[in-house]
Amino acid sequence: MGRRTPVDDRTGRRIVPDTARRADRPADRHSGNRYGNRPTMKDVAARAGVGLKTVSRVVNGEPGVTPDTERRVQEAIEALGFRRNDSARVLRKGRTASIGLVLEDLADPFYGPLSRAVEEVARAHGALLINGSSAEDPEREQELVLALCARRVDGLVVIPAGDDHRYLAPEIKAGVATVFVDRPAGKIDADVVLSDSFGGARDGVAHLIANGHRRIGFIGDMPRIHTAAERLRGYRTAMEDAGISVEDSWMSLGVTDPERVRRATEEMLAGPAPVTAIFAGNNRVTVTVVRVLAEHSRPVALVGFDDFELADLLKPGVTVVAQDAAALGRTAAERLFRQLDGSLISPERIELPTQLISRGSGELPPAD
Amino acid sequence: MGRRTPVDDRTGRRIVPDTARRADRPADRHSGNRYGNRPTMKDVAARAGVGLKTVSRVVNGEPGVTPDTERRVQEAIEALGFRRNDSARVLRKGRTASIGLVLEDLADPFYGPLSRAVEEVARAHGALLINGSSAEDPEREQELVLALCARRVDGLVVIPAGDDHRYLAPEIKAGVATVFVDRPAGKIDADVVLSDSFGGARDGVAHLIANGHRRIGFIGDMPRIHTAAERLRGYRTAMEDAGISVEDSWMSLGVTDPERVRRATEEMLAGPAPVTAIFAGNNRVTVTVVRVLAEHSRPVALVGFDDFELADLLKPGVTVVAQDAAALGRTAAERLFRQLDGSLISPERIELPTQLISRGSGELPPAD
DNA sequence: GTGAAAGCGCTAACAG
DNA sequence: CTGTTAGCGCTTTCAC
Repeated sequence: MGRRTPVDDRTGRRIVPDTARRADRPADRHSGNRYGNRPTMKDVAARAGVGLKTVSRVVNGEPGVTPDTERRVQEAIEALGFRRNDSARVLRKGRTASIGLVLEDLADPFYGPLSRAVEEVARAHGALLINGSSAEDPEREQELVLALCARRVDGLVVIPAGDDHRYLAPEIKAGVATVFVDRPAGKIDADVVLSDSFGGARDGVAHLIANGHRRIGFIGDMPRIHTAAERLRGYRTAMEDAGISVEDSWMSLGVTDPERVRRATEEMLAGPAPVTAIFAGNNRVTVTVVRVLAEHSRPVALVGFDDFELADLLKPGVTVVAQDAAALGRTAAERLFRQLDGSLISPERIELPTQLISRGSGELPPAD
Repeated sequence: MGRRTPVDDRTGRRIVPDTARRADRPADRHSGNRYGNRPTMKDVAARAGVGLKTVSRVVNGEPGVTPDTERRVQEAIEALGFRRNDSARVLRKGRTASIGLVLEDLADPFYGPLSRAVEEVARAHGALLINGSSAEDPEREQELVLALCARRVDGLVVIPAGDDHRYLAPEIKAGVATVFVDRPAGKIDADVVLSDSFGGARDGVAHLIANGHRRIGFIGDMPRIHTAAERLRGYRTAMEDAGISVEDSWMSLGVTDPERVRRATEEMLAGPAPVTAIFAGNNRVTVTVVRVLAEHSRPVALVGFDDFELADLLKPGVTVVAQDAAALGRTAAERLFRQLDGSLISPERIELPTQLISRGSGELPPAD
C-alpha cells in the first residue's frame, strides 16, 4: 500500500492538495479509489448521515425516501460532486445501455447519416453508441466486434467487412442482439437490413439501355463485398435482358480508390469501341468517374449507385440510384431494440427499395 | 433464485434447449449470471482444473504460466466461449480504455473525417470511441458528457454546443482528460484545438476585395457559436482594413438550415445595390448559396469557409478557406492521450492554420 | 422508510 | 509457477 492521503473527518473524502494536478495522478494509483479520488455512494452516505442504499434510491429516483432525507442526500451529492459510476452498475445489472456500431469508415459520407440514425434510435432507448471503423478489413472487424462484446454492449449493428461471422455465434447465443446492415452476415443466421442492390443496379443499367446505350461499362467494388457482387449481377441481368453480350473489358471490379477507378475509366473510354455509358457501383466510384469525365471531350452517360450531395448541381446533373442510408440505420437499430425487448423471434432479411433519380447524366444519348 | 437450468457435466456449462431463444431471455434474469449465461473466469478455472488467477494470467497474457497449463486454460476458454467481462475489469482497474467524442452532428460531412481521425488515435492507444451528437443543443451536450463521465471514459473530446462548461470542472479535477475542439470551452480553463477562423475569414474576404468587390455579403451561423463570431470578426476586419463601411443588410447570422440561408442570400441579391460577392461562413451555408446562385442570372462571386467534396467540379469551381478536419481531430486526440500520460502540464490553445484555395468563384469580378 | 449484507466478475496483493 | 483473499462501487435481497 502506498502512502496514505489525508482524509477529511467530516466528509471521509480524501483531501488532495491544490498542487496535486494531473501530473501527480499516477501516484494515486495505490490509494483506495482508482477514479481520481471520486466520491462514491458510500462517501455521500457518510456525509448525508444515511445508509448506502438510501443514496442509491435517491440517485436512481426510486420511491421510499422522505423528502427531507432526499434533500440531505442531494446536498451531499452536490457538495461532493458525486457522479454514479456506471461501470459498477453495469457489473451488477448486466446491461450496459450501450450498443456498438461497426462500419467501414466513418469518414465516408454514406456512413455519417447511417451512424447518426442509429445514434438517434439508441438515444430514444437511453443507450449510448460506441462506434468503430473496420477499414474494410475483416480482421479488424472481428477485433472491434469482440472488443465491444467484452464491454458487454447490449447490441451490435454491424456493416460486415468479412464474410465469415461464425465468431459471433457464442455472443448471439449469450444474448447480444445483433443486426447486420448493408451486407448480409456470412455463415451465420442473423437479422440483416439492406438496400436492393441487385434491383437498383438492374434498373439503373436498364435506364441507360433505354436511352440507347449498348456498350455500357461497370465499375464497382471488390466482388467479395456482397453489395458489389449484387450490383454486378444487376448489371449483367439488365444487359442480358436487353440481349446485349457483355465484354470483359467493360467490367472493372476492385478497390475503389481514385487511382484505380480513374485508370479503369480511362481504359473503358479508350480503344476503337469505347463504352458510351458507365454505371458506377458506389458513391466513391461515381465521384471519381465524374472527375475523369469532366476532362473527357466526348460526352459519356453516367448512372451512379448512391446519391451524394451536389449531384444535382454538376453539369450535367448526375443520375443516381439512391439508397436511404439513414433509413437503413434506423431500421436496423429499431430491429435491434426489438430483439432486446424479446419481441422478435427469428432472424429476418429486410430489403429497402432504391430510387432512380434522373438528373441528366443518365439521359445523355450515345456519342456515336 | 429462479429455476435452475440443466448443466452439462462435462463442460459445466448450462444447457439451453434449442427452443430457448431470445424470447426466453427475460426469464434468465434471475439466474446467477446476468450476461445471458456467459461463462466467467471461475467457470474456465473449474473446467481447466486451475485457479482463478491462472485464468486471469492467461487471458491477459501475463507471464508465469507453464505452456502446458496455458494450453489447458486456452482449451477451456475455447470450449466455453469465454470472453472477459471488461465491465468488471474496468471496475477494478479504474481505466476504461475508452474515450468519448461529443460533436454536433455525425451526419455533417465536416465531422465524419474529424471523428475518424479521433478514432484512429484512440485505436493506436488501444481505446474505443464512444460517439454522441449534441445537435447543437447545450443541454444535450451536457447530458451526453455527463453520461460519458458516468461510464468513466478516460477522456473526452468535445465540440462544444454550449458556452458554459463549468459543469465539467469536477470531472476534470477527478482526472478525466478533456480537450475541446473547433470551439473553445466556456468559463473553464481547458485544452482547445481550433482552426484560425478569424484569420481564414479575413483572408477570404480580403481575397474578394482584391478582386474588386466592395459590396460583400456575409452569411454565417448563430453568433453565439464561437467560430461564427470569429469569422464575422474576420469579415469586419477585412472590410475595415479596406476602408469599406459595412451595411447591416450585408450580414446575416442565424441557423444554417437551407431555408434561412436561401432567404438571406436572395435578400442580399435583391434591391438597388445588391452585393456582388458573398462570403459563406461554413460548408452548409456554402452549399446552399451555391444552389441559389445557380438559379441566379447575374454572376456573383463566392468564397466559402470549409472545403467540401466536388467544390472543384462545380462551374465555376468554389473558392474556399479550407480547414483540415482530420488534423483538428488528430491533434486533439493526441493531446488527450498526452494528458493521460501525465506528460502535459497546463491547458493550451492550439490554432491550426487555414488555407485559401482559389477555384474560380472567388475570382469573379464584380458584376456591375 | 431505511439499512446491512451479499455478491456481480474481475485484478491486486500476497502466500505458498 | 500457482492459488487464495480482498475488494472495486454498485444493486439486490431481506430484515428492521
